[in-house]
Amino acid sequence: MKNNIKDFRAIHKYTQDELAEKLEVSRQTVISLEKERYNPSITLAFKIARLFNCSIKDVFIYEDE
Amino acid sequence: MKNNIKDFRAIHKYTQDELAEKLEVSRQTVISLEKERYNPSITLAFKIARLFNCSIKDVFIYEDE
DNA sequence: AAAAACTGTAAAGTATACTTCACGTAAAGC
DNA sequence: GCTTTACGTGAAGTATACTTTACAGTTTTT
Repeated sequence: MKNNIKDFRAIHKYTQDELAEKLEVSRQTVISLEKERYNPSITLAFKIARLFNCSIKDVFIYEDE
Repeated sequence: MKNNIKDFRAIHKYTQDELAEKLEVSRQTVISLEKERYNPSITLAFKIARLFNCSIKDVFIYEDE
């Protein structure tokens, strides 16, 4: 699963710390998501999409497993 | 997080077993999702939306945590 | 040049998604 | 009746999302 979190973060000019705070997760989680070390829960995915004012599909690209 | 999995399953006339098979998860997982005992991973959410030919938002209703 | 701000890694721990197995119940068909 | 089918529960185990802490490199600011 690919994602554009880093790009969206850049557009909104957030630091990893700020983004983590807004999403109510740790900075480590933001780093790991950006580095695509793991996929978010659907709850976090919803939060991210809401924060960036777009749909989950805009942030996360699912291409068959 | 609420979801309409049971309704979508009824529309498509799948048994829990069949749905589990199509989603490549266990029947327990289907039961637990329908009973809203836990939320799916984003990967599974994508699979579900794809199977039911709709968007994640159509199946999962996120209302602030 | 030194300090502060930002990004990154690594490791150990906790929470939760998901599996497997075993069992119970109720409805439908033979 | 009994068998099969579909739905449900409970518990123990595994995988992975997420946290916390500590430390390091690089860039920006003073």
